[in-house]
Amino acid sequence: MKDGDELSEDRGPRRRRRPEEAERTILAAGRAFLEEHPFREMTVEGVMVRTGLSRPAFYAYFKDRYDLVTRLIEGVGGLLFALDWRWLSGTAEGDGDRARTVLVEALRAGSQTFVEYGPVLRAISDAAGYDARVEEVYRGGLIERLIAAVAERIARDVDAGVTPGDTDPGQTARALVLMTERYLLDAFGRTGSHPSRAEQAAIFDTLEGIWVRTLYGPE
Amino acid sequence: MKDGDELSEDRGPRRRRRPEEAERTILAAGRAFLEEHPFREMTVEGVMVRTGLSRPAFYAYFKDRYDLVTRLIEGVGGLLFALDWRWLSGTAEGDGDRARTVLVEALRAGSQTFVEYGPVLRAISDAAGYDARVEEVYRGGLIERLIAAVAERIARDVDAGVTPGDTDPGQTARALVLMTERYLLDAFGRTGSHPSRAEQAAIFDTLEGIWVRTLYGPE
DNA sequence: TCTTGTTATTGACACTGCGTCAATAGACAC
DNA sequence: GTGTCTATTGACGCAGTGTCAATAACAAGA
Repeated sequence: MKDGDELSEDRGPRRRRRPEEAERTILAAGRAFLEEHPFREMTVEGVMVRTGLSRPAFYAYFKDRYDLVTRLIEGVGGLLFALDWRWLSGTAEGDGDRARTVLVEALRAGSQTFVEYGPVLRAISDAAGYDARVEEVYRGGLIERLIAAVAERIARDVDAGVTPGDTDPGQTARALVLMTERYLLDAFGRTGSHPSRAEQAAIFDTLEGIWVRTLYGPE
Repeated sequence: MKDGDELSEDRGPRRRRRPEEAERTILAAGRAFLEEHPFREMTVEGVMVRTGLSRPAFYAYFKDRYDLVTRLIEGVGGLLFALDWRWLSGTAEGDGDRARTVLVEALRAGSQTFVEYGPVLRAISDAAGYDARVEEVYRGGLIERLIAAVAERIARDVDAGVTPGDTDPGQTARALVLMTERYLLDAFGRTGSHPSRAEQAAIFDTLEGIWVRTLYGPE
């Protein structure tokens, strides 16, 4: 670990902030930290040197580093599932082409969130392996709810006849959602590099290809 | 954490073993531990109480707990990629039906490994989030090599005309392999429960459906 | 300007788990 | 027996955590 790496601000005399400001400062420091380092390197000290506050101050605002990461997600949470709600809630009614188009838009919107918040999303995914509470919130909460919603939609598409009848909606939704999460995390969750525009396009196209061919067949 | 949980054997006087036996004992204890607890709860002490040896003895055989998990995988490693090598190395030559059949067999064989070694595989996957060395061995080694092999095969299928021409072999291989890993880990990596036979069948069918529809179209 | 109360902030502490090493004591060879 | 080799361990220092009583910044009132 470098030295001048941390902009420790050489904090002068004690400064007193409004709780709300302190909390925002810590959240920002946490986010900044995760843009540069993977979650496994995150320590309370490592975050707090960026704030000009002492380590114990952290515990006045957050229970522990998992709590910090969880709250970071809240700022992204809604967006994550800003994958176009139209596809999830809509009905195909025999119109496969329309379903296809809307699905593609939904996937693009969802993917965009990963492009912007990749490292933070990666961090919560990693943190889920560290802490049972984070796992519950992330996997048990966000992911499971998304799977359930997608499963509903697939079930309707099967009933409408636009998706093959031998499709198991629940399992297929699970596989597709987990694929999407893992694949986008792999592509955009690295702390260092970002994929080029061309690579991004290839990634989106691949994802869309798999969803569409699985649910609506070729063409 | 319970009390009588650990069968601590109340180890009597010091006992001296052959190094090889001690190592096997520790590996077995590690495996047993992971059948009952997730990786995040694994401590060196927690493993060693099951062996009748002291905690420091661990370090005579393993560098740290990540080293233990890595070596546990070696015992599974080959099997993991016992997904039928015929599909990976073969060529379709316009015979889509044959490719389909062999792929399905390959997936079943690979999935079977997850059924048997689920918790251990889950552990190394989690450990990859904890430790850069494990990440390198698992993601950078096993997974990337598998992706590369699958990509080769897909490229050949595209050339042979059995897979749609707009398929990006590298990205598609990545998405499919990551999906398979994540989905099977989700299904068989839990420490507590195992899916029923019927659920297993649904999981396999779903996986196969996605691979086949993506690469070879419907029917 | 000088109190005074509130409370954000922190130094210091105890704790867990890690990784190391010199010292201890089985087991085998002779 | 006796000696040698080395598997084993008690004890240590370290990193990072989470807590708490003591401190001091700021706001408000006289």
